[in-house]
Amino acid sequence: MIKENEKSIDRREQIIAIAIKLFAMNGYHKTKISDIVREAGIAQGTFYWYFKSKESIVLEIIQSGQAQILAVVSKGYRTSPGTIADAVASSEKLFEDLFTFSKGNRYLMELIIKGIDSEESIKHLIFETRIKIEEAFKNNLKRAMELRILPEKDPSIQAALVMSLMEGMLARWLFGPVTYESAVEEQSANDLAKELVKFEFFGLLG
Amino acid sequence: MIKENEKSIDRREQIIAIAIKLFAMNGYHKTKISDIVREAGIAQGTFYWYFKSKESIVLEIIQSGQAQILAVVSKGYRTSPGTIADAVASSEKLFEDLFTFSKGNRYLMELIIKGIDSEESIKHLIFETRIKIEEAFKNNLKRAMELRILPEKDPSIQAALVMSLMEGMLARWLFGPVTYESAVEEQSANDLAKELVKFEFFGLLG
Amino acid sequence: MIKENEKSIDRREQIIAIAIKLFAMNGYHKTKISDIVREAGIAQGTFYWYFKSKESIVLEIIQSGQAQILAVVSKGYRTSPGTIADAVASSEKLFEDLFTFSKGNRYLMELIIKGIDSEESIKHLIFETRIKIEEAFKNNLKRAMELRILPEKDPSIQAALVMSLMEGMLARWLFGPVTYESAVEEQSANDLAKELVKFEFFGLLG
Amino acid sequence: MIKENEKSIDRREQIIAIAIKLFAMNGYHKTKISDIVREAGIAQGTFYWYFKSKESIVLEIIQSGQAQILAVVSKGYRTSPGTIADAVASSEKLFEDLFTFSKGNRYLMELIIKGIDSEESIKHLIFETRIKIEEAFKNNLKRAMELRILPEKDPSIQAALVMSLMEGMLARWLFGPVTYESAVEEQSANDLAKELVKFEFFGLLG
DNA sequence: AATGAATGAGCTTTCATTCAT
DNA sequence: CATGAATGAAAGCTCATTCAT
Repeated sequence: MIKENEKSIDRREQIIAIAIKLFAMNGYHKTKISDIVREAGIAQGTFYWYFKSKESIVLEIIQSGQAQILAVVSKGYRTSPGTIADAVASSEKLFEDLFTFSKGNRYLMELIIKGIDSEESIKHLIFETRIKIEEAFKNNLKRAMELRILPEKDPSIQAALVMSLMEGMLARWLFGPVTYESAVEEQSANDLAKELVKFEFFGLLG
Repeated sequence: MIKENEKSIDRREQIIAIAIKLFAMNGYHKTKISDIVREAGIAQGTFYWYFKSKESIVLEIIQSGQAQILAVVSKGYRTSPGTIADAVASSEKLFEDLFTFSKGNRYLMELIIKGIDSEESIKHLIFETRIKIEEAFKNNLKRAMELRILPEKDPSIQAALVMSLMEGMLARWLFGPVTYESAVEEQSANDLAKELVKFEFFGLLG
Repeated sequence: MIKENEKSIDRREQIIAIAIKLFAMNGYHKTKISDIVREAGIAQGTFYWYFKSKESIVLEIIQSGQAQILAVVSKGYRTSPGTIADAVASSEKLFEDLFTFSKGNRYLMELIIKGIDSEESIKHLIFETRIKIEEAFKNNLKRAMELRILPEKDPSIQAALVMSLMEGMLARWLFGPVTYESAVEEQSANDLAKELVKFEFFGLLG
Repeated sequence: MIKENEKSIDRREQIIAIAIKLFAMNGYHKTKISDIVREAGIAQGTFYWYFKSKESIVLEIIQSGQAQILAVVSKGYRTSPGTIADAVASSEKLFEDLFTFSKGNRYLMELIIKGIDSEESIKHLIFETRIKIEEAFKNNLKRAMELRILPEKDPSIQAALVMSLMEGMLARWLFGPVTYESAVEEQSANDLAKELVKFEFFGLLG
């Protein structure tokens, strides 16, 4: 009879899901505990049965988000040599996975990519998350250079450039408001990945 | 004898400068009017002689920032045909100007590039600013395509990609904390522009 | 088979013992029901099976403490004439008993002697307890005057003075923190009683 | 034109006076900021213009009370030899002063003598205050022993005994509720001092 | 008897804004 | 222009108590 426990976990997950959405939509300070509990249909005090504080629920959200994203990005690590076409295909796959994950976790990604004006501890964790993602990209790039798939360049800068592309396109694709007059939003995850990778490898001239 | 008036304008500018810095460093909600007036050495009430509200000073800051940035970016608009080398050089010049401006207006750029979690009106103005910058980029790209300097592609997406690169590199270069272990921060405006443009035109393989 | 019942009583006593300690150590408001149940290893709701409320458990604690203390103090009542030496010895015995009891019921005595900032009903009961102890002292003194062992004086004031001595010395002896730089804490119950009685009968000059 | 400043100080003093009374009457936790401001006729926020927190106003109250009381007690220090009658008279004077001060600062003394269930910092300051008063008594006693006015005994214990008498009698005299059936409350400061000193020097038999 | 999730009134504190001087 | 005291509407959080199981 783990039904009790399950219900308890459900309630917790429900609160988290609502919180992610509200924090992403309205920001940290504008999102009140009273907003969260109202939407969850519970009493104010109940929130504090499940979470120590407003700060701690965000910390938990980011923490678990970090793990999920890194799992996706780290899969891009190459183990065997290959051609440039392989590299392009592999990069395409990585971004498609990332964009697909992001589409299913829109608000979570918004918190991590756009950041959130909040407590120092939270901002720090978000920053750490971004650094780790960028490092995963860097490792992928370094590996491709070792395997002679890509020319030797400073992988830090290359990673920063690739990460910038990813963040920017993701933001426009997912978080751009409806009024945003651009072709980006209408693309599928795969279209977007292809476009990005073409630019990634061949630039404006490719 | 407009000295009185001048002093008054100075005081106003001083408050604005302090506000930009504090908002960029600490965020909108963490920056209190009391922080601003303390640093300005004036009384709490004095702030309200110069500005209608907390919201309005930020609005004014972003508004004027928007004009300055657009002035810089719009200078990149080509009027005559040229070679690819010309396009590269011209793009390099544009980014160098933008990065130089940003270095001199660090906190202002931080507000616009990283955004600020605040009132809807403010977020909207920042969004509008970014859209306008991106449109300036798009116009530049479109013009280059018309002049057959660049191959014909969807300029919206190309602009989004270029803008993403610019935003990302600027953020890393200027706002990246000291602990950020990357080669980006140590570059000059010109170095950074070169690096970005190489990637812009030739991608990872260039 | 009253084992069930016995266990129930044990549980009740256990909660009371823990509550006395926590209330004495941390005060009424700082002691939460959650603290008590955590230390008792029971659930929050269980507390309310044994006690009606937080107030009621304190009331019960003080009530039963009152009875125990009065039993000790009332034994000091003299029935037969005697010399001053007898009176001194008898007084010594009374204080020694009281101090010994207090040593075994440290936290309970702390609640009663130092009082506890709580509900009016509780404060009133504590006050009543102190009054009754003082009255027991007064009766002892009156009896000694009737028996011509002590000179005739206002027994109310004499009782107040004696009670003051007792309370003060007890507090220093038992509740004084380790940092309290005084010789009082190192004494035995008997030493302390002797010292107090010498002063009681002969004052600073005795 | 220091009227502005005066008014400001008045407001501060007014809040302090109200706070002392309410804290003494109802305790720390039962006294809400809303009670204080209601009685002062000011807004909730105004309290925080004058005081950093609830804790800090109590700290300030005790701190200043400590200084005032120590000033009174320290005047009891003898500088020249004398007879026992001198010592008695001098002690009488000291207690009369202390009782008179206490009568004029009833609530303040209640806070210090009866203590207050509050933050650790506050309880610590009250404890320190009591220690310092007792040490002042001890110094007075030691001096009297050096001057051969009093017989040599452990001054720590003597001071504890004298302090106990003082505290106890003060509490009964000032803080005893009207229902307290005792002769103590009806005395004047001088009567009470005399009674206490007679007991202090001669005990029950004097 | 026992559990522990749920409740909600109530508390301290913050801070943008106002206003008499 | 400038001051700084005053305002009051929130907000986050606590905790005694209840109740379905």
